[in-house]
Amino acid sequence: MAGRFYVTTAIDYANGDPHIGHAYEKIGADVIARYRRLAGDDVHFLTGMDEHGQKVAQAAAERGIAPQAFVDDIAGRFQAMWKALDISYDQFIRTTDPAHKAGARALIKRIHDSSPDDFYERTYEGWYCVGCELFKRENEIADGKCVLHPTRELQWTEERNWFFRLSRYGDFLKRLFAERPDFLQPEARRNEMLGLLAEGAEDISITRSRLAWAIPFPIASSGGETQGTWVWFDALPNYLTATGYPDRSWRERWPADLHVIGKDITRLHAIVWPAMLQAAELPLPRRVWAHGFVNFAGERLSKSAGAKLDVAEAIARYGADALRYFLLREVPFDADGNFSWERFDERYTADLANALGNLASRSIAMVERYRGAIVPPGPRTALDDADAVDLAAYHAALDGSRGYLHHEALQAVWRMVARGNEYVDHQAPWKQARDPALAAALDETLASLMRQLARFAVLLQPFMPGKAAALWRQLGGPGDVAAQRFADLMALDATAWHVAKGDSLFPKERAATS
RNA sequence: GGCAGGGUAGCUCAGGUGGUUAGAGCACGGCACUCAUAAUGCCGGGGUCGUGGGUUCGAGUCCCACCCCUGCUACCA
Repeated sequence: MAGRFYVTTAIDYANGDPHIGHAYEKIGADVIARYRRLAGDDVHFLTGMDEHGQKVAQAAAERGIAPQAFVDDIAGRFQAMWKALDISYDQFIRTTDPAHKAGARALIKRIHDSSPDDFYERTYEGWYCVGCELFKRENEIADGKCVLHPTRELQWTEERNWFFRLSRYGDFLKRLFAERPDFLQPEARRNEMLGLLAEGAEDISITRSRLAWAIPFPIASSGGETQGTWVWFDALPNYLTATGYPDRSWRERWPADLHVIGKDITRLHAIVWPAMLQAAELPLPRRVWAHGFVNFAGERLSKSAGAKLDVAEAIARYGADALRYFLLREVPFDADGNFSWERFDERYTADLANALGNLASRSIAMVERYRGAIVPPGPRTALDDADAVDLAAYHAALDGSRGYLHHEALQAVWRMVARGNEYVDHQAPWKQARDPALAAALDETLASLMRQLARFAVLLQPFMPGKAAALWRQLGGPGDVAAQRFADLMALDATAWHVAKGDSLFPKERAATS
């Protein structure tokens, strides 16, 4: 079980501020990273920024600043957001890092050396919009004009670019998908890619002649021009260059165990990226997980559509942990889901404050009141036995065997929480406390409850690291909850812990700030 | 257009190979309890299972048609 675990997120495109969709992915990946750490793995968690390309250059120009200054600012905003959300990344890569630029160029050269036939020059022609600085497709043209710039004339333009012979890798990719069914999950995304491959892979152009804000393509054109590298051919290698590539240390980390991405970029990660690595004769990542999207008010939160949902506002409502919980509970990690403030309030009140928060509150209060704040000893009970079943479901949802189903893991934990509340009512420790003859029974009840709460702290640590630590502290657990290991979970014993009921874990009053 | 997935209580969803009164959570109503953040527990109301046909002793579950939604359909990222 224990071993190295290298997990990555998509690197975010630096043409705007972080929104809830970016946050959702980082939180989901963070849960996986934290889960693996609790499983005992040596985790390396990579995230970062994709900073080249036309749109970045344009956005910078609109603000009248240099592209580098622009992306520096954006990268700072993203990092601040990840800090606010408690994202435990180990490394933050930026495609404008000199090391990345060198690494990406080295990879391209390696592809050229290993598979010289995979790069070739070809002339591309089409209608070019100077306003967009892009070739336009038919559906982007109305009345002979670009729909975005109807005052400008489209120009019939020819451009000679480098192409990557993706077509050569169709059979390789089909074999990859056949031999490694779990290479790409969930199933729906895999089926889409299989359908795509069945239609046949076409070569892709990987350089742009007008692209100045880019990594210079390391192979000069026949005309002597050095073109800019297509952003994806620059961005995808970040997972590899982050390991130090081409320095030989890269072998210590590569291949990645898991790429967590959004479903919209599945093709790039499940087809283009493996083909690039194969062309370079490098190992492929072990798995790609394509999560769904968070919809808001019935609308998709795309990067272009102006999202009205402010992440900072969502964090301020109940704190970062509550937002982390809500997103992962409400939006299945293998499909789309919705965000609504009403639902957020309902979930916070019902799940966090009433069910979990109150269970901790009432249980700890009784240990204080009846046993002087010292957890009494007690044998394993039916509560422990029943929880073991849900614990198995929790792991089955997160260990990768079925993919990464965060929502199912949380459902399993909340089945335990409900059981805890039922147990309290059934045992009625306040009655046991009134009868001295039931002292042993009361000990058993309280000990059982404290063990369960201790387990919750560990199981929820990946999802709500701050609240898990707070709960652990109230229970008087030793050391840091993040230092606990799943393997020891059912043997966890809270006897003699000194509890201290502090502030409510999940107060009903909305925090003014986080 | 093609391919794929889906339309089940107010909301979010479960419902292998067809079989007694269609389930869960949240929301809503009643009761109980008092340890607790007026929290919790128990009970309950609520659905012609997208539409119309068909197969069958019997279909949410199989077949056909239709309507609607979502994704993919390759070089913005």
